[in-house]
Amino acid sequence: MLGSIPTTFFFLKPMTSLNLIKIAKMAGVSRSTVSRVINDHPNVSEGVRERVQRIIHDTGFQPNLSARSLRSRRSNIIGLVLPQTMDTLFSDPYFPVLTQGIARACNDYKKTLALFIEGSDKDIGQRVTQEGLLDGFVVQSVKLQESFSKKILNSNIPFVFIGRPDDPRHSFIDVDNIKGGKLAVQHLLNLGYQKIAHITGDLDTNAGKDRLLGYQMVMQELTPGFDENLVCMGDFLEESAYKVVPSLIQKGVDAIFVASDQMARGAIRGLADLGLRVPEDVGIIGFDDLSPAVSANPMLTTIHQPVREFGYKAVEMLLEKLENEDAQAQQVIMDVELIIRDSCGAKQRFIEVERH
Amino acid sequence: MLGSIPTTFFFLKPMTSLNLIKIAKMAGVSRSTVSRVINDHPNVSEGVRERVQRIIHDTGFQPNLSARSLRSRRSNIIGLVLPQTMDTLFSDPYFPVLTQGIARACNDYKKTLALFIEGSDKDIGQRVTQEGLLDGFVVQSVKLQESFSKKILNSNIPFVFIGRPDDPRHSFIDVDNIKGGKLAVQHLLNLGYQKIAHITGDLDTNAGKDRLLGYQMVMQELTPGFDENLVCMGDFLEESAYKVVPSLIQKGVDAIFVASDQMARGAIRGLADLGLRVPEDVGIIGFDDLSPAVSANPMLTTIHQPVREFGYKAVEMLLEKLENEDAQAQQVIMDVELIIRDSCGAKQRFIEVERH
DNA sequence: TTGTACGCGTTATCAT
DNA sequence: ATGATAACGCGTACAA
Repeated sequence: MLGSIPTTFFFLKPMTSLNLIKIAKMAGVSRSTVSRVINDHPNVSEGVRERVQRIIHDTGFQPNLSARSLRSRRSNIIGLVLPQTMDTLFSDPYFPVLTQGIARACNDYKKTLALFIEGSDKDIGQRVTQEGLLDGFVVQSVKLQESFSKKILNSNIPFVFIGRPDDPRHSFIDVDNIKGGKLAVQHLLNLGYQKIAHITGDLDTNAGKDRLLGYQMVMQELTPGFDENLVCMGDFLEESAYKVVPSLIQKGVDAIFVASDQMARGAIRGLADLGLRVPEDVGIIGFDDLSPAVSANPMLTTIHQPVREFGYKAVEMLLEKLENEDAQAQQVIMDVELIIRDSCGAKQRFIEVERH
Repeated sequence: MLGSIPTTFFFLKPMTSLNLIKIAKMAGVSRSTVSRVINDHPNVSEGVRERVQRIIHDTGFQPNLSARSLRSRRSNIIGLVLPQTMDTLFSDPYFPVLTQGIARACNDYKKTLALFIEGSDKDIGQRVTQEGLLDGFVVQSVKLQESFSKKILNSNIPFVFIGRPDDPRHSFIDVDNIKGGKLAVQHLLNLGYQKIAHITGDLDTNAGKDRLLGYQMVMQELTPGFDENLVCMGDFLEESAYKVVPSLIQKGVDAIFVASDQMARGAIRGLADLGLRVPEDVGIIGFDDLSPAVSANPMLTTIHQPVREFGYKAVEMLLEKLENEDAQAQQVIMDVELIIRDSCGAKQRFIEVERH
């Protein structure tokens, strides 16, 4: 019975997969000529070029990428490695925006973006350095696993860090976190706050360390008898800030520089639980300026970092490296900016500031 | 002068890229045998297998993926297509979580995930259907571009929709949005609210339509003289809800079912601007239950949809399709759940409900 | 300007 | 169980 299946069956799966040879035959030229047309080589006569292009267009032919990358040793795929634990990864709006910038650059430069998220399996280093898969990759440089670092350093596939890595000889792009910390504290001091606390980011990251450093530098310089107890540990996530608020209030702080907008929201929630309002009772400045975290109630004053832009730039750095593999490692530091909204109380305190 | 470049130059680029032949020579066997070992073919004697595996391990050899997929016609890369405009994409926590579920499945099944975000360039359909790049892809089915739909339907590369597409003959996975809408409204009615409004999602999407439908069904059945004017248009994003709050308050509503948590936050902010508190003055229920949107102040009562899980499941459906290309299209609807927190006022109104 | 021929590294078929 | 050999589709040096 099965044997009675009509032969029209074969028409269902066309399996017509086109290739250079078929196009060449249709155009009455050789395979090489078609290849040259596709790759925009100069030495093709105008008539032939047009004829071939017409056929390619009409048939919808697209060259096989596997074959192409096997031969040319270029896959035109670049990787994005996010080596953080999956649970915290996407509750932080930083990563989506970063990914967006990177994806946009890949679109613009006609690259395919492969996404690697370190999960339960530890062989992400294997996958990323696997031959013939990626031309290079961009890697978020927080909490890199030892085995992963070793793997990528031993391979000769180019990569660019996002965020300053521990070994600063590698190419990386980052924002000026120290300046960001300074800007925040200076603004609070300008507004007349007396006792300014800091809830840190994850101090295993350079971003967390540097934001703290900026805070400390300004506090030590401008506030006599600066008390290190005004610093509380956080981890960039909301809950960590929520928890430490009561202890800070007990110390009598009137403003807090919080190392991420997520945590700023946690802090505001913690203050609300204590019946305290922002900015009337306590002034708050966050860090990141990423939607939707800033549109809390009240709107957050924060330090803007151009995440989307440096995701884009990271790809460009990588592509440069691919063009010229012997180029020097490149380090780029992007600027940050104070964005004044409601949570710092600038509007209420403006007149007071004017007096100085 | 150039001719005087020392020949040691050649040593700089080791170009030692291993391949089957080199491994074969080291092991004293043929290329085929090495290939068999790598692919776990049964017909290899134990001694040879161990010897070859040892060399592979010691050298760190990994087969070239381009060559492999050229020959086997399997790239082991699957695509994720997010065909929304880039600006709104990542301000919605839905997409990061979805991506996370998909990435996890790709890890588990040893697939590489390629991310395609529809940007300014319109040739995403070209890229996705390009031969030899993807084995298949998963596509978020909101607002598909005409040209894109045509492209993927004409190609014979398998795909699975996330969210019910307009043509329900395709494989897709979705949640029961109608039930979600019903659950929300029923809960508000149970709590004794009298005038329940709805701020819709983007009504160009089936999710937006279905949540509205669930609302309408319950309201028409259980509230006599249901007023269609209680429905306001939104687009899933915060700002759209923020704007319509005043008009709803004028109509005297005492509760709002909002079609996304993002919008729920916008609504709460809008109410705060009018001096109204949630849930004391107005009860709110959202939809999504995605961190961090739910940890607003107050914590959101909302409809939970298992976004991470259905991202994962979508990949599994795609992989099944790859195994068995002639299989029937598959449609999967996942369940939703009411999560009671603070914004609906259940705690305050509990006793009142008990009386009934 | 165009065509011929070889090789990229792998898997699969066919011998042995 | 193992090895020789033929594809897979493409790019390019070289020849014409």
